[in-house]
Amino acid sequence: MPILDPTWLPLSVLKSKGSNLRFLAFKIEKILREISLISKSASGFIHACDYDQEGEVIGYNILEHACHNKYSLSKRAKFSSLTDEEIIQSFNNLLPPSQKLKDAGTSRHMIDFIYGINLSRALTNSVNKKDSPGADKKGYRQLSIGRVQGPTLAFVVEREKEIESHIFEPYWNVMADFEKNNQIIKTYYYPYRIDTKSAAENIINSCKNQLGKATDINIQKTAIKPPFPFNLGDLQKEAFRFFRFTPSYTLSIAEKLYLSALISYPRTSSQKLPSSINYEKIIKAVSNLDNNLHQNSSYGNKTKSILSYSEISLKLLANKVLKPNEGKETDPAHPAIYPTGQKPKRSLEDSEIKLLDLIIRRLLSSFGEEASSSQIIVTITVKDKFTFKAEEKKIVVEGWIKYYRPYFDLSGFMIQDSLSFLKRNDILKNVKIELLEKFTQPPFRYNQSTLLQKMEREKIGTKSTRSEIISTLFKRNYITNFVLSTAHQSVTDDSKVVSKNSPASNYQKKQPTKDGFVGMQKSGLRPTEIGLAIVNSMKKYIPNIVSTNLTRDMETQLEQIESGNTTSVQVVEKARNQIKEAIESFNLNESKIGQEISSALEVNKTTNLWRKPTSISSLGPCPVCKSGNLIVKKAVKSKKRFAGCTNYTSAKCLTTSPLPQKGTIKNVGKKCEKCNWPIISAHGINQGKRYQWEFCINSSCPLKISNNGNKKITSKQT
DNA sequence: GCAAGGTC
Repeated sequence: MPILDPTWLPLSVLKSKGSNLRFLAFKIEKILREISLISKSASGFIHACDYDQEGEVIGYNILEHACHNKYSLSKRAKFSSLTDEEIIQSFNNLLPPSQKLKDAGTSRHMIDFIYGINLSRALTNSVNKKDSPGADKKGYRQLSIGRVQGPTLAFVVEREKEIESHIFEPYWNVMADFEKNNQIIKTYYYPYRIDTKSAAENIINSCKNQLGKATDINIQKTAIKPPFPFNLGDLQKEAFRFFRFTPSYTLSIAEKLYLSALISYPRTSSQKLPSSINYEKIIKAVSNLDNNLHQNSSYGNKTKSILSYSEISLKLLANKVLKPNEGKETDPAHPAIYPTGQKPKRSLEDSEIKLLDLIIRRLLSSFGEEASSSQIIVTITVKDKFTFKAEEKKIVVEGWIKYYRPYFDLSGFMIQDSLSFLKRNDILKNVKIELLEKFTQPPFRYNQSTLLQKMEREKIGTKSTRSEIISTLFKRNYITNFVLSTAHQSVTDDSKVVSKNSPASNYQKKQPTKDGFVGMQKSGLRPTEIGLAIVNSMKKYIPNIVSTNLTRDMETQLEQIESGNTTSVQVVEKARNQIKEAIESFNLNESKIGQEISSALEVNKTTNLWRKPTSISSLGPCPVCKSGNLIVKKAVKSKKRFAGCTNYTSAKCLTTSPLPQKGTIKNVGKKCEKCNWPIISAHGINQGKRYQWEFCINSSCPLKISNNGNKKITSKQT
């Protein structure tokens, strides 16, 4: 039975023998007793927790439960950074307690609890029936789902499905080298994408060894504004980009730096720095850190092009105005992350030095001067008809970029220019021209950094919990980190650092290459069989839990509580009814859900985690037993892949079928007209040639026997 | 023990 009305229990219940929270209960009691004692002699109560929904609830709980129902009598201090100026100001202007903020906060707690706990229990129960293949040795397998976990997992699954259903369409590029004064200009035919090979060949035949004229030289200058001061998400993104630190690892290091008083509070969404933190003081203080940080460190100012903190701060302090370039993200409780400038009182670990260095240079850069780039695009026309373009971009004013080194991303910028010597109407000779065959590419898989950014964009979770939610998905084995080049050492856990060489870092090439589609797309986060099965089942029976609508709807409702347009009682009641319905629908379909997820758990047991990405989904329903699904499996002995039924263990369905050993296999959702077995598509590259074909996987399909088709599949499975 | 939120 779902628990729709969780209530507070008296501590005595938790303290009773046999309670697994006994130890904790005694600890809590001690803290409560102490606060209670102090509160008795207090002349008044000032609530000075973070000025946001959650902060309001924390203070409320203390005032109500430890200070004998003093919330309504308390006063509220409102400040958004811990500077003397702001704190004094807030204590001089105390507000009444923010009842509506508290109501919104407690509703959030209640809703997340009744949704999360009830559905996680239902899910767990559905696979823990007798003889379930999903259960562990003790006969138990813990599953979970929640308002944030669900949609986040669904992002990974949706992306995987997009990749699987992608059709590689060929197109062609023509690349040409032109020469003038012994200088080679590398160009591409414009427009870049040519749809047919014959059109591309026509261009080549018409332009080979011909003269071209520089018909246009376009130079554009673009300002590059200084970066914003860091909020947590931006710090996690940048630390992933440069150090390959995962978001949760970055947060854990930032926390250590904060507890050592080296940086300000890191769990912030703000990209703003109030002047009350005293810019000048911080910039000056930071300049004293040079020796402290970079001595004895494997990291630091190794080359001359990287300026020391004191060199940067001298330049900044010489400027007339000292103002950071702020972003628009705000936070009700904290400013952006900045270094305090204090000297470390202990020796720092390498990872801490790296992150602190990044934070310091980011802060200094945000005060820097605007930089600018110049882009030159040269158009070369052959026979007044065929146009080729060459382009180059370079930094012309370095500005803040020199403060941010080595973290500025220079890819896409040239160091030397090779085009600016050209003038309009110059004549150039074509010396080389070639055809490139390309294919349209599916979207990239998420990595931990881009998944976190997706959560930010969709506004699910909070800055403090997003990285943890991703770690939870790893912990539950719902997602894995797929590494292509070292498939045998595939990283399936939530490691701290993603190797720079490994494609799991989702190294993205700008343009697809001829062989690119084989190697490029396979790295990054993939759902496991279980992850996929959970999203599929939830979508079928309780779609709300994996869609962002639930969160979106809840946010709106909570905002309305804050603004007084609805009440906490109404909102929680509505959620309660929704979960009641969801649980009812769940219970009606429990055996189906249990079976779907159990077969996925079975697949995870019998196949390697690094098997081909596309085998994650079913190839179609089993035509023999009807209740199972045909999936790609690997033969234990021969390691060859074949199609097998998910009911192999549970219902002894022995249906198998050989599959091509190379290339990518895709479920195209069709059934063979003759035998009703699934029709799948296989594609890949064979002897440099791309192929894609569809076929019925039944090796004894009457259609094949009659026309002797599908000779390609001859390998027998053991 | 399961959620999501906060904290050291």
